[in-house]
Amino acid sequence: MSKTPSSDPIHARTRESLILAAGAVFAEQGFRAATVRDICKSAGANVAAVNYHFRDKAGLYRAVWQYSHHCALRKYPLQHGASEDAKPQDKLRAYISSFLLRIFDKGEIAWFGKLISREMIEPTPVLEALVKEEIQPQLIYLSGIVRCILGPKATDIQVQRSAMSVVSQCVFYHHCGPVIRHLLPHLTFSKSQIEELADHIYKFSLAAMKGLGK
Amino acid sequence: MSKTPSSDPIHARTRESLILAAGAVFAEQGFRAATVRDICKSAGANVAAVNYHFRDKAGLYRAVWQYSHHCALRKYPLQHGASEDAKPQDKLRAYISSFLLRIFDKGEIAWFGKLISREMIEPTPVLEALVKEEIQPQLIYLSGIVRCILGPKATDIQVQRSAMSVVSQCVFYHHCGPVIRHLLPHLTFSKSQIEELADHIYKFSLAAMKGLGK
Amino acid sequence: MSKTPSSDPIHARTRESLILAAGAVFAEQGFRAATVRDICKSAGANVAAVNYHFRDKAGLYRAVWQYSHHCALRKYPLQHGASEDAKPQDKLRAYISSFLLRIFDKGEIAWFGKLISREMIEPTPVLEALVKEEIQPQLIYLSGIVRCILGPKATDIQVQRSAMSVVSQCVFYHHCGPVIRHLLPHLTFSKSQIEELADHIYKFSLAAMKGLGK
Amino acid sequence: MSKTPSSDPIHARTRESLILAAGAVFAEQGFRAATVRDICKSAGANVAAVNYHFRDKAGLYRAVWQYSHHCALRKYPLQHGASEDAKPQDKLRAYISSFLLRIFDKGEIAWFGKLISREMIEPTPVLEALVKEEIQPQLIYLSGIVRCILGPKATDIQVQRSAMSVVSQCVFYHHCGPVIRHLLPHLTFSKSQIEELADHIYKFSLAAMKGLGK
DNA sequence: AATGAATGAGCCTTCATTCAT
DNA sequence: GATGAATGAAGGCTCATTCAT
Repeated sequence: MSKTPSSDPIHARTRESLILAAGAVFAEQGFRAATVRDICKSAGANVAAVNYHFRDKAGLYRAVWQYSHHCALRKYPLQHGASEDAKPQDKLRAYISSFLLRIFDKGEIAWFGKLISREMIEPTPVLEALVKEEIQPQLIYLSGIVRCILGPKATDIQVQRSAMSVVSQCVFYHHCGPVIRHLLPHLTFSKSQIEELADHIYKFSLAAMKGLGK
Repeated sequence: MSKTPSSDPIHARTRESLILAAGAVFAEQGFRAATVRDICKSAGANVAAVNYHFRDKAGLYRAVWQYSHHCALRKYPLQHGASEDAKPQDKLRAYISSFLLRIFDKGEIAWFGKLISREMIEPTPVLEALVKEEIQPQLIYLSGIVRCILGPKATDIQVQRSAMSVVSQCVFYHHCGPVIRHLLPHLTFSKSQIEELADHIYKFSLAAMKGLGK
Repeated sequence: MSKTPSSDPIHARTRESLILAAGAVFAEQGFRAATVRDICKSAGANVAAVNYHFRDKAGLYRAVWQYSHHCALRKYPLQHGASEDAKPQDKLRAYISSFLLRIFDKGEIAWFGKLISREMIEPTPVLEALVKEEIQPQLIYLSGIVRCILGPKATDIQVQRSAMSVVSQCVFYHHCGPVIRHLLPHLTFSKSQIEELADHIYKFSLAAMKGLGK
Repeated sequence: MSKTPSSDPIHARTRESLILAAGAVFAEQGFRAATVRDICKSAGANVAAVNYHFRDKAGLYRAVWQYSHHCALRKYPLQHGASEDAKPQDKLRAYISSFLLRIFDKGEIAWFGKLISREMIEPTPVLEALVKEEIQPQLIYLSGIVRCILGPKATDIQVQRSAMSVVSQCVFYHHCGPVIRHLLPHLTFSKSQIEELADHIYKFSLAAMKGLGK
């Protein structure tokens, strides 16, 4: 339909490689420190390509975010592999494990974790959408599990805070990476180490909630 | 006795106001994004004053760190107001409370929390010193408490991970501030709210450790 | 065939005018004292143009060197117009004459002489390349001539020192320009004066070498 | 006579150490590249000392020049150790030797050589005086010797040019230092090497002049 | 659709000099 | 007489963006 049918895929290719390159650079250096030139060079594209395809640097960042979010959702769906009718304990275990695996995933999905970390410090408009579409539902899902474990006598606020306690332990090792690397240099976050960590968080949180429920 | 001291403060005034202005700017914008010009303007000083007093933008940053660290330590000493021979539970309670209060302190000490948060994302050479001089000792102190609670049968790694679980809960609300503000807009981190939070973390962690100890 | 070449010069125009302007400024003020802003202004270019085309002030300097070197070589080739099988005396005469003409050339090639003079006082990394690619070969060429004149009994070191004696006389008037202008104000280094000078250096050196050879 | 008799020598001490420090720095880095701060630091004086004692940086330079000139004159008087009634050849030999020794002298007098070299490239008002008071008389003295050697038939201009040829050979190795160091790395300008050099220049020039005289 | 040259604002730093003490 | 703090002008360089092609 277009005059140069070969140009569309080419167009898409530049666009995509720009996103891929930018994902790596933004995750590594942050929005501000990343330079358009670096990204374009690493993508094999022209200096003006970013402005051409995404209007400006911020536009590229948004595109990276969407792409990254999309990838992460596809690889780690909400249910975390636990069946609907599994026991709450098992669901909790699966939730924690899945959370850690996702957050410490290597490759393109790792960007997502790093980008989120950065959003915590310097929020951009992108964060609000993330909270509504991703974090909020996750928290509701987790709260359901926590309520089952805490029992019917627990107040809503107890449920909420306990859920936060669980999440906080999961987030911690990723978010405080630089300090952790100094304090516990042996932690490499290999798959087995992540599993051990998940086990600790699970047992710690389960014991806590059982104790609170009494 | 009266003439000499009058000249000293005058000399120090530029230096000090530079630190104060820089603390605010660095905390708000980060090391990179902050500009020397902004800081100087806000301090009412000449552009070259930073170079004169601190050699570098980085030197000014270091000075802000030291100052901020000094303030925080003075207001919230390591023992957190618990007596040496208090019960481990009470020490834990004091530790958590003090941690939260410090991290959510308003004013100049708030910089400290923000600066640390930024160091997690864009570490500077300052971080290493912070870990050694501040975080490491704190962790050892906390680990002592945790060991008492977990009992003699607990392994070192269990102690370590449990201590991390405690710290992670304290850090979480501050570190994930932007998300928390979206999820729980009612949380304003007033003194009473912080106390309630501390109470939850204390009870949750204590129950967890008692459960693990069995 | 007509459209393409028109765009190339346009692209090269800024680059070239930058080199031309820089040549004049560097020759007059030296690398350090010359300012990028001055050069750009004189070239009618933007301040950032230097960075874009040459990466650096130093890069621009290198480019000026190359250009200047290129011009000088083209106008005054190594053989200095003497045929391969000319008599050594005639080769020596041609060498001296050509040396002086080049060093006292007006216009863009004059930069070359001035830049070299400056390199003697404040050497930059450029000097090393110059020695290897230009001065060394010239000296070898001259040494060949000198050896023929001194005869087979002369030692290598005698050849070397005599070659230096020849070169030193050529260099002197240019290198000590400011003093010469004070001492001998009548010397304007017109073409005929240069030729007279060349004649003296030739005769002086030839007589010296013939005397040494005995 | 002054209230604080002890202040005068102290005053002089600062002034003098400033000159000594500046001599080294100016010789090493040149007038422009040398910084007042560096000089003051190396002299153990206050930053404002230069402006206080010498009005400005240029004033300090003038003072260094005078001092340096004074030292050089005292150590190497015009006659160069040759007796009035020595043979012209011997006078020439002494002149060359003395010239080289002075120019390659280590220590404070080395400044003088370096400063002169720099004046050749970037003349300051100081040069004119030097030419009149120092160089001109030296040249006249040398010309007298040269005339004796060349004989009565030589024209004034021949004498002048031959004198220049002698001087140029002496000056060359010092002035083109950086190139020489690349080309003849074995030349360290030790006393014996300087003597050998002097010998060559003497023999080369003498042979030349004897040849010209015929 | 895509490019490479060009731009202008702005950043950190340096430096000789001045000023209050 | 002498100092240390402070200044303002300027310099090299970077960067996101625009523009002509």
